[in-house]
Amino acid sequence: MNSREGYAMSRQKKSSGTLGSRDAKKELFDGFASVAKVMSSGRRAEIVDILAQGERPVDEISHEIRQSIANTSQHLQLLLRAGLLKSRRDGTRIYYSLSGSAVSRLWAAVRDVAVEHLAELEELATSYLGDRSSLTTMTRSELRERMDDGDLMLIDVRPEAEFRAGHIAGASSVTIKELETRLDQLPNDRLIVAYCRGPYCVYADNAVRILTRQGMKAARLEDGFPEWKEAGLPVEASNTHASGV
Amino acid sequence: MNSREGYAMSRQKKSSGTLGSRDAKKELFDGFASVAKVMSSGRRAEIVDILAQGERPVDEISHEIRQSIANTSQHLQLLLRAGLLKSRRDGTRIYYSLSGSAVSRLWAAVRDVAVEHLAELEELATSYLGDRSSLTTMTRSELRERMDDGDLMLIDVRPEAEFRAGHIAGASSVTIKELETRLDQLPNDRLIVAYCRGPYCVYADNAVRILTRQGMKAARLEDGFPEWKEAGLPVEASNTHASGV
DNA sequence: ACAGTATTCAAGTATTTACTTGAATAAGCC
DNA sequence: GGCTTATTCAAGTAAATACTTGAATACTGT
Repeated sequence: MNSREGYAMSRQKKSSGTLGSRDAKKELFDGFASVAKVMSSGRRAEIVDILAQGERPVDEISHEIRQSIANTSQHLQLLLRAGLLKSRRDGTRIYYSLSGSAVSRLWAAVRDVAVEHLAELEELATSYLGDRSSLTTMTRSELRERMDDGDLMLIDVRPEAEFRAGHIAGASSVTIKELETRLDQLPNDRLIVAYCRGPYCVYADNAVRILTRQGMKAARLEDGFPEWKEAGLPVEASNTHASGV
Repeated sequence: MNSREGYAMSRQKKSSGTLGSRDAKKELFDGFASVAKVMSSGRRAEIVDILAQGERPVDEISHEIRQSIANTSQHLQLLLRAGLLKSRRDGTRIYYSLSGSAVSRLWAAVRDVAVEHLAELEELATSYLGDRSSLTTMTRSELRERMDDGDLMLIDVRPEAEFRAGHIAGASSVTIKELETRLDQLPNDRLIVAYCRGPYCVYADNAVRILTRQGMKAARLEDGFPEWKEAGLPVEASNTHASGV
């Protein structure tokens, strides 16, 4: 199932030219470009963003990106054949995951360029996330320091499956869906920091808005779980803290 | 000339949906993916690789990638409109350059994923670069140490225009075209380290082969100039050392 | 203003791509 | 073996893309 047969090679003529030849150079760069090519679809970008949180089965991925199972499967096959994903079967279900941390770094690099150099990215982000200018944010280094002090509460607002797959060490799972029903379990006297899948995930923004509206002290971590992990900061898995502990 | 009008926005319907809506999320991720999309062509990947060495005019870029001026210009416009390049006019000539270091990092991330996860990348690389297994290589940290000791000679085998635009501090320019005519100017008793545009540039491999065939001690720097610079290591510009100095 | 050089734009062509729909395949359960 | 569930494959459709060719535009020099 985890087929890794030559993606680019199967799509191009096999005459690869001689040492240093123009044709050989074209094919090498076409090979490099094939990685960017599979990332050139917004749907596949969503898939990589989701799998950066941990492995998921096809039906859950399909539901997250609001596409048919068949269409989702075709996107997954493209990512798999290009080498960005790996898969395993568990009974009738196929679970997909990223091939390695280089894929997370690629996805972060794509977003960085878009954020820094794509004029309309800010407008697109505001349309999806709302006006973020009034929301307090926190960097991962600030969070690291404050957590050592033990004077704040860190909440993971992603779906529980993603929390179980891996989360920031010391975080409690309070999914965005249940946040409003668990407000009485959250502290009023300490800062609450919410984090999500990445810098552009609406759950953390909404969590901060809800908490702030309730008069609580809240901030959004600028990074998601993958960025925190990539920075080598402490993570854990398969654990749900009772809130307030 | 440096037009930055909305690339993705001009290509999509303007209704951006409400806060957190599915449509708004699709458009945000389509925006991210548009960055990967312009990198999905092997020709544009070559252009970014060349411009990572410094700005170049259209006709030189066209010659490097062996495409017509018109086709090259269309690719440059796509990169420009997506925000990855900037341009300036000097008389009748237009010079293009990368918008910022985030673009170099994106290009490096694309190559990293290809190298680690694309099964046929090694074969494509071997077709273009030849069998590299017998060539000595050196990491940038090893080079940094050895250069402090002053016991080796570092040569830049890229075209001189790229050398002038920027090069590793202390390097001498010995382009691959003139290497064989300048062998008598190179030391026999010290290691010669050659570097190029990046990890997959054939000039450095060929330089090491030529030098080794002549009985000289030679190695290829694993990185190119952009990776060295990105690592914050010392660089200089607009300077040609006489070899042996 | 005209000619030359450099570059971009527009339209055509062949190829590729994203999604849909229906068929085919794989695994588990009885 | 038959049925159910999950997933992938194949073909069609509409849209997008890479390159070519020729026209248009921008700048310089006289």
